Amino acid sequence: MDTPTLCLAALALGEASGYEIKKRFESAFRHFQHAGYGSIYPALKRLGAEGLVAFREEQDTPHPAKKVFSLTPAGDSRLQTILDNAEPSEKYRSDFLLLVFMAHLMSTERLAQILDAQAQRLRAEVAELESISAEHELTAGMQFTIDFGLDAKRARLASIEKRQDALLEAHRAERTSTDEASHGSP
Amino acid sequence: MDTPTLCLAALALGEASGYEIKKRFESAFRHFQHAGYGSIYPALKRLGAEGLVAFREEQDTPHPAKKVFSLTPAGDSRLQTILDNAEPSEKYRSDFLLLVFMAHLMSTERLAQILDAQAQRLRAEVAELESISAEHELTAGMQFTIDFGLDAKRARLASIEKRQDALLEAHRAERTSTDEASHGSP
DNA sequence: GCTTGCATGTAACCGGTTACATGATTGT
DNA sequence: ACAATCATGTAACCGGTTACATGCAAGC
Repeated sequence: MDTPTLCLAALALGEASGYEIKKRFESAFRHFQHAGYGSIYPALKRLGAEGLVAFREEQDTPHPAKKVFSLTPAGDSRLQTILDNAEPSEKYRSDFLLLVFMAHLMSTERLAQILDAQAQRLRAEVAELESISAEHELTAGMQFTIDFGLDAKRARLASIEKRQDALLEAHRAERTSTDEASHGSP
Repeated sequence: MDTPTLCLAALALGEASGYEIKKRFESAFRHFQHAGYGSIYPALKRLGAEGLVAFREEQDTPHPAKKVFSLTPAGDSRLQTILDNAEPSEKYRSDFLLLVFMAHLMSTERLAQILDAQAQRLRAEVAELESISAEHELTAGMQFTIDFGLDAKRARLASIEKRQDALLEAHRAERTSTDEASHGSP
């Protein structure tokens, strides 16, 4: 999904400023979507030009004029159309797996380091998601996204924990057998 | 990882043409990295200019002159440097979860359809990965990437299967309770 | 005869990231 | 004083995707 659509989705949860939209991404959406100011503000501008969002300026705040955006009826029905027709795709890219794929080109220590780093990252992400889960009152759909995310992350963590010893051992074996013929690592 | 790096990695498995590099992505890397011709050929050109790859032209093929690329020593050590210093990051984006997050704005039927589509996609991906796993002889690292991918995909599939009935029921309940006060879906 | 696969490449486009520019307020 | 948070926005840059352009060979 592009940033304009993400903004429509964020605003469907209630009116918000560009800044607050980003905050909203960072709490609720965090583990499956994100956007920076550099794409949010232009998106909001474009959505305004298309009449899909409107804003009111809040002056009682001491800060530079805060623009509080909300969906117009047109924006509402646009979001509805998107929700009704969008295909539920997923995109995954992993430098972690690329590195492991190339494990035969590294030392066993480096491989172990990569596995450890990845496991640690997953542990942190699990902890983070758990805290979100506890914080808010959520719809069934929202709760599902968190539970699903937790299931996925825990499974990947478990996969590493389960397989790492065998991998490291096999890796060491592969390395020593090829090192008999060729040179060691630089 | 950018496409040039991906090409270096692909060529570390043995010399190949641009076309074959893409094929290589599609078999071995498929579930965690990808690149199109529109980025592979320019990448190869740039790598050649930097002296990281070299090519020989194959004339015995009947097709337009096939360029078979291979890593130069410089390319080899560049890849080594990348492998030694790269951080094992992962990127995940899901329109599927965004849709489920917004489930309160759809009918229960639509939500069920989304869940079903996602489950089916995961089943197909699992089957595909399983066939790769059986096909080739792989290093321990390569086998890990497949096993890890399978663990992850199976876990996500199981998560959906486990939670979908409860989700659908809760969703229906939320909908009917709010529909008492507001209008139904269009 | 037609589609699929092999094979290379360019150019326009699009969208997101990064860096920059500004500035008040609140808490330490 | 100083850092962090609130708050908005632009412009350059970068890299990947899409569409296009070309052409032979093999199988159906």
